[in-house]
Amino acid sequence: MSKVVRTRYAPSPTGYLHVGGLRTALYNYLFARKHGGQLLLRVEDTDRMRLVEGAVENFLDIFDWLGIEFDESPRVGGPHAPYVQSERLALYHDAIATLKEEGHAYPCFCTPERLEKLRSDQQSQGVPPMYDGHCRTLSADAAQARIAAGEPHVWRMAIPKQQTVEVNDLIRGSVTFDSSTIDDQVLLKSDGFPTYHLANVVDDHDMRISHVIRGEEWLPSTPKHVLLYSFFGWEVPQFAHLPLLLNPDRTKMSKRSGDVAVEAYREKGILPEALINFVALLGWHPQDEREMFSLNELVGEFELERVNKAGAVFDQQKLNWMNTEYLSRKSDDETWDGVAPHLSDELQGVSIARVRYAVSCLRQGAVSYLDLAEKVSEAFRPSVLVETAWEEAQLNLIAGLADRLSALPAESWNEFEVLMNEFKSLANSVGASQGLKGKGIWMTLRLALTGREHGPELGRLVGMWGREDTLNRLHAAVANMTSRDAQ
RNA sequence: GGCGCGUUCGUCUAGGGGUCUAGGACGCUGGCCUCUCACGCCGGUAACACGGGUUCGAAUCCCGUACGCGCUACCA
Repeated sequence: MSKVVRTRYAPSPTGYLHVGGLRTALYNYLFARKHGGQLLLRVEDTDRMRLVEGAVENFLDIFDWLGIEFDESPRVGGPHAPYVQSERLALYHDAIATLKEEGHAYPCFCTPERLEKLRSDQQSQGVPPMYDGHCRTLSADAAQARIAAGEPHVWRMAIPKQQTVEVNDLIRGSVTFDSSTIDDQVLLKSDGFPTYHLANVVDDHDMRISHVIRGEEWLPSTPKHVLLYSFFGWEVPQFAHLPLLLNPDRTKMSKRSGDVAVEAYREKGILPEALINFVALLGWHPQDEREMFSLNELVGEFELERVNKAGAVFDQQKLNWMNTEYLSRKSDDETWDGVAPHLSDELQGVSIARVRYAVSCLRQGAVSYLDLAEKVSEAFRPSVLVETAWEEAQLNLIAGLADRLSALPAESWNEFEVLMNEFKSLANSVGASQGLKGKGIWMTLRLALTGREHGPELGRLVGMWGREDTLNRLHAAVANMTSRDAQ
C-alpha cells in the first residue's frame, strides 16, 4: 500500500511570483496530480522584515490565471489550516520545548554584535564561519535564570558531532554530509518566530507532506532538516531538489538580466499555457520528442525520474516562439478577445468590422496579443511621404487605379475578400495597360499607399482601410507626385 | 576559505556500454514560395569539459583535474 502523495509549494510573501517559483509549484502540482494526491500552498511569512503587503493575494491570483489549483491554501482552507506560518506559532514553540527536553536545542544569548565579530574574525582567519557553540555549554540552570530574567535569546539546534547525515534525493541519489560542517542553526528567533528550518519541518510533518520538491538552493540545508526529523522521531519525507533556473550568464536567475516575475510575462502578452509549457520543459523532458503540452497532458507525462540535474538557462526567444505557436492555435474569436484590450486609441475612427478583419489578416506569425495589436495599428497608420522619381507609367497606374476604384459600387467596399480580388484584378489590368507587371505594379502601389517597402498584402490592406481611406491615400500620392513634378 | 551539486550543439534537451559518422526543438543560416516583410515548406550550421582507467568496445561505468553554480544570516 502506497501512501497518499501530498506536495506543497511554500513561498515567502516577499514580492511577486518568480518564474523559478512557478516551475517549482508546477512540478509539485504535476507530481501530486499524476499520483492522485494533493497539492497545498503554505505561506512562509516568518521573516517579518521582508513581508510585502498583498503578496499572498497576488500569488493566488497568478496561480488562478495559470490554471494551477491548490487543494489546500490560505484562500480555500483545508484540514491542516491555518496555512500561514505566522498563525502557527504555538506549534513551533511546542516543537522547541520537545527539542529542549531531549537536549537537541539550547538557548543562545549571544548578541548580534558578538556573532558579527565572530564571523568576521573567522573569515579573516580563513576558517569556515560557524557559530562557536558559546552558549551550548551553558548549564541548564544558568540558561533558565537568564531566560527568566527576560534576556533576549534565540534557540539553536544542537548538531551532533562526528556524524554522517545522509539525504536521499529522488533526483540526485544519496548525498552525504559530515555533521561537523553543519552549523548550530538558529531554530527560533529572538522575536519568537521560527526560522525556515524549524517551521518547514514542523509544518511538513503536520501537514502530512510526502514529497518535498523544491529548488536546489535548499540541498545544503537539507541535512539539518533530516536531523530535525530524527530528533522528533518523525518519518522523513522524500526529497527532490530541482535544478536552478539560470540567467544567460548561468548565474541563478535574477532580476538583473531580464524579467523574473510571472506578472511581467503576463503583461508582455505571454499566454499562461505557453508559459507553463515552456517552464515545464526547463529541467524536465518527456519520453518522446513532443514538446507542446497542455497542463493536463503534462500531468499525464510528468515523472520526477526525468528531471535533469543541471541548471537551465531561461531562453526568452524560445518562450516567444512557443507563445507564437499557442497564439496561432486560437480561433479568430478568441484572438479578437485577446487583442481587443490592447488596441491603440489610434484606431478610434475605424469600424469594428474593419479592425476585426485586420486582426484576422495580421495574426499569422504574431508573437503575442500586444505584438498583434501593434501590427494592426501599424497597418492603419498614414502613409509616409517617399522621395521617389516616379516614371510616367507609375503615375498613370496610380491615378488610373484611383479612378477605377472610385467607380466601384459602395457596397463592394464592405465585402473585404471580394474587394481584395477586385482590387488585384483592377491593379493588374491598369498596370498592364501601362506596360507594367508584377513587382512593377505592386511595389509602385505599396509605396504610393503606405510609403513603406514592407507590409501586409496590399489587397487586404485595402479591405482594412475601406473606400475613403484608400482613395485618400491614392489621391494624396497623385497630388504629391504632380506637385513635385511641377517644381 | 569550507561544504554540496553540476558539466552533450549558442540555448532547452534525447541518450542510461555496441543501433551515435550523437537525435529533436529554439536561434542562426541557405533555398523555395511570393507584390514586399512575415508565415509556410525544404536544407544547412553547431556539442559528448579535460586526463586517466575498466572493457573486445564508453557520450554512457570508475577515479582524478579543471571550470561553473549553489549554500555558508536571528532570509527564505
